[in-house]
Amino acid sequence: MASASPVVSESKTQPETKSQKGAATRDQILNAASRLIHVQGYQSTSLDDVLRESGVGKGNFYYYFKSKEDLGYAIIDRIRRAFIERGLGPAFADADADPVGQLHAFFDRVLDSQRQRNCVGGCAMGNLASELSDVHEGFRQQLAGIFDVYRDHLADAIRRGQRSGRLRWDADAARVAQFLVAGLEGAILLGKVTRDITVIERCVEELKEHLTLYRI
Amino acid sequence: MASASPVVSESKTQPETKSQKGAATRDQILNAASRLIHVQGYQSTSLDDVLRESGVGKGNFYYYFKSKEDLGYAIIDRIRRAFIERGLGPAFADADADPVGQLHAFFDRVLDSQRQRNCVGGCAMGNLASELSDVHEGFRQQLAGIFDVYRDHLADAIRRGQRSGRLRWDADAARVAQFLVAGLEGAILLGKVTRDITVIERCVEELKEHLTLYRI
DNA sequence: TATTCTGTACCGACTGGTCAGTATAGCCCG
DNA sequence: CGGGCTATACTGACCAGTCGGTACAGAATA
Repeated sequence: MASASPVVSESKTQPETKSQKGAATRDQILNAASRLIHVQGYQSTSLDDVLRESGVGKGNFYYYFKSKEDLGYAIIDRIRRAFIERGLGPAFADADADPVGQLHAFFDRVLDSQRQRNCVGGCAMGNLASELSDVHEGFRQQLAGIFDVYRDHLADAIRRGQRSGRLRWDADAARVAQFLVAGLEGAILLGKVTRDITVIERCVEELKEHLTLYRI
Repeated sequence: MASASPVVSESKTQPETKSQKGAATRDQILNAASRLIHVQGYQSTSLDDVLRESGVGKGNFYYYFKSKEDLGYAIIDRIRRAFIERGLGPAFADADADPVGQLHAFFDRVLDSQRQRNCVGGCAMGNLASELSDVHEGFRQQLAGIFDVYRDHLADAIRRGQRSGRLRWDADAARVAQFLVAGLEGAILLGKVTRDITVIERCVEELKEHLTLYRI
């Protein structure tokens, strides 16, 4: 929060735990913090909130994390891993599948995840990007890195579509991919503020429509 | 905050001031608060920050606003007015102009405003929507109202385009408009986190490309 | 014209509570 | 018995909001 924040990232993750018990406690903290931060934001989630929710003592917390900032980095790292391993990875794993079909399926999964939460919380990455980009340079860089990966996965799918003759060569894959990410983030944001899943549904339909621009 | 927050809005704006001097002081507070909240967010901007920045004493602040929450409503109201009167209004004022041209010009103005701030701050409405939608029902409703107006202005332009034979009748004006808003909000968010104006530029290009789907 | 009254505008010290972070201890288990 | 782990009391800074009081205008009084 408002700390000077070095340009160089310093997300050293503490003792990294030695025992299983320790790892479990660390995970409890991370779970509680992730849940709280997702709906309240990073700055408004106090350590005491996290401690209460996780049932961990304060001294114990500082055994695993050297500061709240350190916890912040750990959570961003966790979001990154989860998004890549459970979101982007599976969605675009099959290099032989139809990339447009993969994109559609990915959009639908994003939509579904928002439907399950009744639009509450929105996008964890988007929320943090909005809250922290201008007040913490280190966090900003980490988050920007995730969005780069996000766009690159989509761009790769589009390029595969081009190589397999399903998408036009004159489409700028990186540009289109960037736009798809923006459209999804914006859609989730609008869903969150209106609390209306149909808003996201319509945006996803329109996003699919957009892809027809480049379909052969 | 995190206050219970009534479902019914209650943005009664205090004594509404009696003298010009009083109005000026109120404006100073609003100006300082708007600036700070735009980059720090609502929750992280303390009253003391606002007081320091505006040079107004604490007792004086509470003469014009009954709480920080009341200030929040006043600022959202101000954003709404400014956006309609200086953003949407002028951009779509001429009912005889080409709606697609108006939309392009509007996108360019959004892009330009972000360029001027070097992508710092992002979209004031989007930021507040992201930060507050899940923690303050009253704020959420006010913000959702602004986004409704936003979409409606764009949808009206699209419908004019349909009536004047420039856009296809099978386009769902409200849906396309909603998507355009989402695309812009997402683009601004990505620009903010990457601090790269070209990200927004590319999204705007792609948004214009999207409109060709419905062009006749 | 001098005096008092009234309401707007303003001030900064203070309160109770919360914040991140620290100090210091003791437990449990190999 | 030593190191991994946990607990609690504490510190000082900061938070929103309150309070008693002041400065000063114009109108009323006399």
